[in-house]
Amino acid sequence: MPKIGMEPLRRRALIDAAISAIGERGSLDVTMSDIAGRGGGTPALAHHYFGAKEDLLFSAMRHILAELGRDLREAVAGLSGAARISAIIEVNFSPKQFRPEIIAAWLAFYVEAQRSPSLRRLLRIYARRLNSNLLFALRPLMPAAEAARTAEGIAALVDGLYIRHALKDGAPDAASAIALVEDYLALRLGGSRHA
Amino acid sequence: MPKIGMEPLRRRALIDAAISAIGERGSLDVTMSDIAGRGGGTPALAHHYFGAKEDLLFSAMRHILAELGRDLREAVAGLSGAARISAIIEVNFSPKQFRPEIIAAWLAFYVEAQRSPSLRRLLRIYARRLNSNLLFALRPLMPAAEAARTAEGIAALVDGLYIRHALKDGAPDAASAIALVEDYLALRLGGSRHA
Amino acid sequence: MPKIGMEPLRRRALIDAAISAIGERGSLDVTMSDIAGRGGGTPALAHHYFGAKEDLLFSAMRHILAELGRDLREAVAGLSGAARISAIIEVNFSPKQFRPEIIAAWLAFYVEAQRSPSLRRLLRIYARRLNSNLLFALRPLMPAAEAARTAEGIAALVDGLYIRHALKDGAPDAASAIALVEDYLALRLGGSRHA
Amino acid sequence: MPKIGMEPLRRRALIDAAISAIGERGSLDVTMSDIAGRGGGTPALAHHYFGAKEDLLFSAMRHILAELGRDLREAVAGLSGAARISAIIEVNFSPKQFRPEIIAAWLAFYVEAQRSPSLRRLLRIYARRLNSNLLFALRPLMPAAEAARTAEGIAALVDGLYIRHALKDGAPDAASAIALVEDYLALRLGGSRHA
DNA sequence: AATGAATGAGCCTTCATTCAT
DNA sequence: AATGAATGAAGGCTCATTCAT
Repeated sequence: MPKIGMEPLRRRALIDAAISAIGERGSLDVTMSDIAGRGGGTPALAHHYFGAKEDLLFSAMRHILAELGRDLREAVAGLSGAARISAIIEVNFSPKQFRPEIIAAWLAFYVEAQRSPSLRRLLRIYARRLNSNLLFALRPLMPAAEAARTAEGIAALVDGLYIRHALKDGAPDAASAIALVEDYLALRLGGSRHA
Repeated sequence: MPKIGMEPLRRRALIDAAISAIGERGSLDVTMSDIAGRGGGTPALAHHYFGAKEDLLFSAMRHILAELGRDLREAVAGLSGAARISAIIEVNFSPKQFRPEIIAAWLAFYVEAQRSPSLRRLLRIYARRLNSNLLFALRPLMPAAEAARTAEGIAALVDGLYIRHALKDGAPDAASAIALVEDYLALRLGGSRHA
Repeated sequence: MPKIGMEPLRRRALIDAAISAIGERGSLDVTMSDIAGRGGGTPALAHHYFGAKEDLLFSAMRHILAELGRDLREAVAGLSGAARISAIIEVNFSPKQFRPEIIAAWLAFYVEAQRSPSLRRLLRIYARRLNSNLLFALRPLMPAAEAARTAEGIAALVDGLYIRHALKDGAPDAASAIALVEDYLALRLGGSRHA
Repeated sequence: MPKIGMEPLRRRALIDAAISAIGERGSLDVTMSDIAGRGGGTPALAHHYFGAKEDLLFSAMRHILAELGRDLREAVAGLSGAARISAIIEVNFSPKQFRPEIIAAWLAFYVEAQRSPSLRRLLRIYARRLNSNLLFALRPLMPAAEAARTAEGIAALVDGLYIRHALKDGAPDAASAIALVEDYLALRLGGSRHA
């Protein structure tokens, strides 16, 4: 019995289903049937709402990024300097983000982005925003050139720790991941003082 | 015109073709037809030599790792301490390894490894070997605990820089990648003195 | 033009098509394409309804057995003793069952049953039921041991006549087949009196 | 190192391999590769000696029939009347013939004969010869019409018992099979006396 | 005599997508 | 709004067969 206002609910359910399917399978080659099944619908319904598989996957990635963006905004609100950077780091490894499911989906989208211009654009926008965020907090603490390098280092470390945890069994170890990045930050801050 | 002793040549050609196809497509979902075509054969021939697609892809990954392993061994021969570590870093970003094709294949295999136990095993063996290598060189320079952490940081940075370059257009920038990791190493070495 | 409620119709059409194809070819190695074509569909449709070729073939055999079972039940209703046995014999050689198409399919399934546990189970269930039926009617007419032997003899004769008719051209000769088995029965009945 | 006079040995080895493969698989759809492997050769070699798969299979069936024919001739030599018939029956269920392997191959060839005219011809020739043999022995014992019917009954029983044993697990029970056919014969003989 | 090399043809199966209901 | 029905297209894989050596 079709109800009014079902559209956003359906879309959301399908997106969640897609992320769950991708996370579980560890790659984007999940079937529309599988996704639709998890979302309590049929493949035809998924097409009805998203047009094509590619669009659904794109929406799923956008959803993941949006969630992360929201978490980041909330976490850094009112903070500046080193505290702000620490907050950014912590969000990336928060229980909500640093889950096997999200890690796997993230990685899968990264791979797919090499082929899909729209996905690549999406990921780049996020990367740029993260970079801005880091730079904004780092600039008062060190010279511009070093700030840029530090931002790049932090981002690379975060990505590297994500990919490395994708291969490990069991729950990812957020604490040591955070410690590693914080250490890097501390060295940079300490090092710049002595430079 | 069938000739004798073709097996090693064919196998090599097919492996190269697979890497090339994967690198170009940015993912493992290439067809046997495509691979075989690039390798100058037919899909049936590829099956003849490798049994199944999975085996061919596995062999391709093993080949990439073997090449990297050989390069590493040659690079570190006779070196120790910081020089040894620098050599390891440089090899990872050498023109032969840090190519779009190899970067993309690497990433694709990383993703697939989440599903394929045999691939995961392969990648883990390599990761462990790299870790041993780094630890061996770091141990004389710092306390054991910090050496472990440093090795993990270097490895994460390398992986992170690989994945980040997968999203960039054009030729990857090896120089700045190396600089970033070397910086990290230098900080760790300097920092340990002051700790 | 897809209509609703097609499933039972399609399934039936495909099963009939399978039996027809198998009967014509004289073996189970018919293609899904052939079956689907006869059934007015595509191979994909056949998979949609049956999952896999094996399942379709299994369903076809089950259908043949179900039809035979129904015919048998109707034929023996209310009969007992020799009349019941005669009815059983006649059903096996009735125009509906003793057709080249069905004979060939039967034989093909018999062969396949050596490899397929599920098919073997199916055929065994039928064989056991036929045996029970025969025994039930024979027991009042002769000692238990001889009843068992007679049942086995009748079953073997029926199977033997089926297989022998598979090799003959033209329409199978039901009348003489029935006469042969009835003769055997008469001898057993008469013979037991003199034993 | 190719030797002179290898041809008959190779052919025989390949035929044995074919029978073994067919018997084990329970059907004719064995691969040339499998057969050749068992026979200690390559598929190309099998083609070299037999031309095509069909020819090899045909030769295998002919070999089985020839062996059976030889056994029969030896068994009936010097015998006549009921003893001759008993001998024929016993040969059919002798340890050499009534083996799972041979039973399965026999059945598989029976099925294939529906499609292959040459195989059908082969089997028919054998059937006719068996019939002649039985008739020759039966004629002195009963009227022509009944002799014909008895011969057909015996043949049907034998075939039926073969096919029924194909479905059973474990070693076939020759003793009870022989008893069943002998019983039938005895009934016919006894019955004709009282007719 | 014997085989490694190679392939064309074919089959089962999957899946995104469309369409009528 | 939602779905059962249906399919075209494509892919992995097998295998009998051929050919040069």
